[in-house]
Amino acid sequence: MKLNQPMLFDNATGDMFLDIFDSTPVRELEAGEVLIHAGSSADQIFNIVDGTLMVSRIGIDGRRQVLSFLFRNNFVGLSATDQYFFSVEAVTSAKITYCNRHVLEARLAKDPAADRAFLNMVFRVLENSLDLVYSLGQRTAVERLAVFLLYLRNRHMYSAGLSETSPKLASISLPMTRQDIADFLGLKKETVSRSFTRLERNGLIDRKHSTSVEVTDLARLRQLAGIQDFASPLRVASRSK
Amino acid sequence: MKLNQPMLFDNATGDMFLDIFDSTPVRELEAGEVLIHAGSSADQIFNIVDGTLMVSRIGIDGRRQVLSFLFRNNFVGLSATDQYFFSVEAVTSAKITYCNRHVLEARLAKDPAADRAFLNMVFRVLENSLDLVYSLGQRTAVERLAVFLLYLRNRHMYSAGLSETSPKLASISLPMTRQDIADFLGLKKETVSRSFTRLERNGLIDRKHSTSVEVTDLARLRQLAGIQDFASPLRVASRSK
DNA sequence: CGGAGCCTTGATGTTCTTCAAGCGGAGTGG
DNA sequence: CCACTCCGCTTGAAGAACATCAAGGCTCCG
Repeated sequence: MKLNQPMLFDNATGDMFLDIFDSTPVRELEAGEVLIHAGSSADQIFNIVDGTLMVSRIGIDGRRQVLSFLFRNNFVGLSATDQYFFSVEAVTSAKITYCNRHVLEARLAKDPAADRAFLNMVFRVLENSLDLVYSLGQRTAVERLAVFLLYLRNRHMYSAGLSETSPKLASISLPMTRQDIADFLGLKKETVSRSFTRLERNGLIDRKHSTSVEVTDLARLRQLAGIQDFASPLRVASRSK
Repeated sequence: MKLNQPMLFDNATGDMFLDIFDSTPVRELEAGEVLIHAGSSADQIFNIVDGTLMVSRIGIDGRRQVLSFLFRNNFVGLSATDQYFFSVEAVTSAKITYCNRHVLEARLAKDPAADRAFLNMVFRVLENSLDLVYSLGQRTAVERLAVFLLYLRNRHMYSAGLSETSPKLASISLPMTRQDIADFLGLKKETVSRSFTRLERNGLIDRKHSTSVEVTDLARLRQLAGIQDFASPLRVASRSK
């Protein structure tokens, strides 16, 4: 394992340990179907072939925090214990492959490169989590939504293998409901709705349906988010500040 | 690596890879001194011998999010890239040991048990981060403070090797400023102050100095936080809910 | 065509922030 | 040893941001 190499933002190697899913069975999920219940035993792991999933955590009093949205080729089943401490459900209908956890363990144990790629991925998840912490702790509602849109844009860029300037990136698909977005951003669905409206009124985005937005002013969206690019450490203030 | 063993909450093995710091030089930090600047190259790693440190991230516009507080025997220098994307500074005067990153790499490469312990730690950091996400996204100011106090209590319990019922745990030390707490909890320092006052007025805590609190009603503090114990998965709603 | 569910918008309420003033403890100098 | 000062903490009043409550609109689908 080589820690002082750029791993986090370097997706060149990809999550190569995912080849364990190369010839595993496929399962279909309907929209809304729950794949993992919090508290259930963590004996299976998954990989998304198609569709969008959502990781969340429900508090004792029923409050829900969405921790992450997952897309094509994302690994599902990260856990350090023998129980999952979060839930995973399908946002859209989805296709996933699955296998037993020990298959992954065996793969990682005998292949240092896969092991490194796995640690790489855990770090990436941690980084996303810290991004979310910053958003929830420091940003306003509109800023959070701006960051969220750029985050989806970036995810789409990678999963579709597009380049930064591709015209296809002008449109951002929103497969999840306003409530899901609200629970991700620590807001209420009405506030999310109003924030969309504000972004549109100010000319940063354009809405035709509620399930997608066109980015009409990427520069200002980035400025509002305080982010240059998700795939770059530039989103953090540099030391020379 | 054995993933389906309870690793996250099982501290029995400890962070055994930390033995790389067994005979490394010690450096002293004054309160307020910055150990790691965001953006600096990640070539050194550290272990805290004594004192409290603070990990934070500063946005372009100067907003600061404290990501974590670190105590005795906590590893410092987690990074997946060759640059740190966060800052670390001393809250109190502190003693740390340090060594070159490749020492850790060598240790992990040749010792699977150390490698597993390291991954274990990364998972624990991730878990803490997700806890913070839930707090920032879903909890009110007083609730966040309640969780924070229990978090400090738990940290103190482990670092001092105390048992849950030890009378020494009645007192919680607060080495950081109200501003630091505020930046951790996504609040303003005045709100933190008012939340302390509310907890005291309601009989959950007792303040003598501003640098520590006595817990006078642990049960209600836990109830308010919605948490039984930090060292237990019980803080998550179970599936049978 | 009609219903259900989600989304948007408006009016009002609550929580947290902002601005401002005073308090209190630790360290300093008379 | 006591006043003085500094800095962080607390408290109050006013304001902003977000939440809540409520109504109406849109879209999908039967």
